[in-house]
This record gives sequence, C-alpha cells and structure tokens, in this order.
Amino acid sequence: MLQKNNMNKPRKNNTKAVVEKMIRESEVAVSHSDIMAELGKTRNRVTIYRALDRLVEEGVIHRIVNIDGVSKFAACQTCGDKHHYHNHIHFSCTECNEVTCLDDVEPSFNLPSGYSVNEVNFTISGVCNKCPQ
Amino acid sequence: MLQKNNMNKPRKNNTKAVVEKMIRESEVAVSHSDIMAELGKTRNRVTIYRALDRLVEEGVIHRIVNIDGVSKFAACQTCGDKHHYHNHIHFSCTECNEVTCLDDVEPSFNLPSGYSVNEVNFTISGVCNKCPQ
DNA sequence: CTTTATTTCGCAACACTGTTGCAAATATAG
DNA sequence: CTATATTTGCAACAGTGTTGCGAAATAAAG
Repeated sequence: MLQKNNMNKPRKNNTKAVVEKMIRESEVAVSHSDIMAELGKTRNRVTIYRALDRLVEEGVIHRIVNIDGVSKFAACQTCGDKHHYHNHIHFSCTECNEVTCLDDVEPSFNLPSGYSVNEVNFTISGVCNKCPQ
Repeated sequence: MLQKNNMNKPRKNNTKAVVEKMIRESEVAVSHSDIMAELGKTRNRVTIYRALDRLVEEGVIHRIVNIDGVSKFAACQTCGDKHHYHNHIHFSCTECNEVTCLDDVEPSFNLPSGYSVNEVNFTISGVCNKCPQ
C-alpha cells in the first residue's frame, strides 16, 4: 500500500508544540519564514500559519507587526494568565533585523476620553545594543 | 494614429499632487487601496505606490503600519520641516476600521542604553471616540 | 479493541500588498 | 526645437497570509 507520507515529511501532529518551543527558546521575535527555514520541509506552510494562529488565540504567544508589515511572534513572558494587551516596546533593529521585546520598558501615554484599548503595538526601529552604532 | 491613452485613463502627470491632496484632506490615515478606490481606474496601481513612496521620502506624508500589516498614510501635521521620527500615537479602530493620528498624545518611554531610535510606530487598536463602545 | 468524533495536516488555489524592469509619455532645461 | 529628466502604464513577479477540502492522526466513546 502506498504511503502518502514519505520520510521527508513525517507527520507527527505536534506542529503547535514544536513551533511554541522554537519561539520560547528564541531570544528574539520569530517570523513565519524563520520557522519555515528551521523546520525545513517537514511541515507545510499552512500548517505553521495555523499553529501560530492557535498559539496566539490561546494566549501563549503574541503577535508583533514589524515595520515592514510582517508578523513576528514572541513568547509571552511578563504577561500573566490574563493576557491583557502587551504594554511593552518592541525594538526592530535595522542592522541585524532582529526584533526584541523590551519587556522592562513600559511606555506611558494618556488617551483622550472616549477611546478604549484592546491591543497596543509599540515598535521602535533603530540600532540595537548589540550592533555598532 | 492610435492613441494609447483613451478617455478612461487620462494621463496628467500629477498623481503625486492628487494623492497628496487626498491625504491632506482626509481626517484619517489613508491606505493605497483607499486611494485606488477613489481614483478609480484613472491611475495605475504602481503609479500610486510610487507617488506614495516619493511623498514619504520627501517628508510630506508619513507611513503608518497598521495592525494588519497594511501601510496607511497621513499628512505630517505637527512635524516641522526636519521631519524627525513621528512621536505620536496612531489609533486603529476595530469598529470603523479608521486610523487616526492622535497628534497630541506623546508617549514617553526610556530605552536601555545602547539603543538608538530611527523611527517609532505606536499603534493602539481599540474603539475610537466616534464608535459605540 | 472497535467505532466515532475531533483535531491536525497537506495540497491546491486564491487574494492582497508591494516591487522591479522596461518602454512610452510627459515635463523640464538648454 | 532638441536633449535630458521625471512620471507613467504594463507585465511580471515575490512575499505574506487565507480558505476549502479531503485525508490522516489523535482523542473520545462505546
């Protein structure tokens, strides 16, 4: 009988776990294409997109929209279980292209009355502390 | 002799001016597709992209990357000629899908040493003051 | 264990945003 | 007017992300 899944594409139904582990172990925010590069061809593009969606929905990771419009993902560190909006700054380095969560930097701002907040996306682009200025 | 440009597509070489006017007269940030919708088929997709690029480069408008990763554009109001980075908050309403510049709200934050700032992108999504909460 | 239901997955196909190369059209300078 | 520079349209492409569907894997029920 023909095996549809060959050696190159072992199906294990654990994409979500693998993706989560990868994001947790990364110092910087990770994009879909980063994950694709690491998992190679063991998983399908769409499967990874769906795993990321599920993880975001479950509040395990959060999505960062980079300056170039591409989503990056980072594990939720400082956020508790409640997973309110992420009130910290993301730094996008123009030199090394890495996006890091500056968990300790809490921006403060005062919204005019009548506005309610669901989600914040604070991204600063510049040169990070690891790159030569 | 064959006219390549028919009545439906009058070439006027003023796309940049038209686009700038449209953005200036808008209360909210405007996307490429918004402009396409208004200019209809009088201009080419690419022409509008290039006009926007030029306007951004000239410091006439600034680019806002929305939560969904799509670029929106707004006229530079508070920024002077020098056009440093835009230190104000953009509010993206989940109800009316409009993006407004909250020019008066200046977020404050303290970066760790070793970081230098080129550009900031502060977008808050939620419900704006015109929509029912 | 066997059957059923749920979840995850791969594939194909698509939509949308944005970019690039090139040639034609327009505007500007001399 | 002629030469040069800018703007434009078209085609083609790349990248990101989504959807439908049927198959496979896992979990749950009997």
